[in-house]
Amino acid sequence: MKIVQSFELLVPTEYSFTENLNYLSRSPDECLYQIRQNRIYKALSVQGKVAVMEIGANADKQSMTVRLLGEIASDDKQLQEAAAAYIRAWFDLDRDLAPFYVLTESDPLLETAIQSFYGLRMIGIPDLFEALCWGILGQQIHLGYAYTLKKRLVEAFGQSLECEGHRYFLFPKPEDIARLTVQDLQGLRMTVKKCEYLIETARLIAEGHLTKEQLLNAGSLKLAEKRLVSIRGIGPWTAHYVLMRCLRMQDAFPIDDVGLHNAIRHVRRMDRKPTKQEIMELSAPWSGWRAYATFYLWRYLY
DNA sequence: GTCCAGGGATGTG
DNA sequence: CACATCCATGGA
Repeated sequence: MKIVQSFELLVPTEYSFTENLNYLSRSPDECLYQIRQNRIYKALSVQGKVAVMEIGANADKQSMTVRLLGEIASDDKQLQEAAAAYIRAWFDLDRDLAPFYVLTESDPLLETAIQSFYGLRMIGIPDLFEALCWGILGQQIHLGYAYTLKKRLVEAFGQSLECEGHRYFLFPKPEDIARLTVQDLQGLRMTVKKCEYLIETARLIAEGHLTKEQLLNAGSLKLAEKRLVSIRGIGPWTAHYVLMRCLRMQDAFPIDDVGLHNAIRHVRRMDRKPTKQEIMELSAPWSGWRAYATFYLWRYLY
């Protein structure tokens, strides 16, 4: 296997490769990337071309080294640019976290988190279809089972490639899921409703009726949320989850999330879950950064 | 087997 | 808009 291309990617000041790696290591059942010897491996598809990205830290801590592996041309600038763009989006490299740290340095809920997890970026899900599916799959079940369902979906319907003795999977394309019937998905062992939601969402995206641009241009977080909630299978929780992790709306806030409730309970050493009113009061100072605040609090859960 | 959990849908006020 | 009820399944 030849290394086709290698390049450096600058990272922001508030950035810790290790913290991000720790987050990415949270599930042994993750199927869309692999971690070996402090390097991250993930397949990327660009207009029919497929390569594997290898991402590693540099000693200077100011950059990462990206290598592209696979059967591709050695001068493929398009692939290199796509890989750089994907990684920038995935690790949220273009965001200045300094204002978030200033805002929360004496916040009762966050002051410890921002020290413990300093340099953690909100790891994104740049692909809209993947983000929506992950949200739908993760509804009403434990994270562990959500990973199992995702793995079954990806291994059954996603493209894969072999590279240096490892198999890498790509998330299924909406067009491929749109063609399926509920029966085709029942082998994954999830509810009939979830099967319907995935297929309907795939259809919307495959037919061009739902795009990232549409949501980003909706005019406001509230309007983007309305658009998403109008889709069957997407309620407030899933809508905010997707706006947070895919559209990167900084004030998206899945206030009903049980993980968020447990994290708050843990940090405040409460003997019960906080009420919605309490959460609204506690989160008011995070205005403009609620998504990051949520992501940092979730970090307490694993 | 029993019961609860977690989020969405639906219906009612 | 808030609220109540039902759903279908996994997990204890």
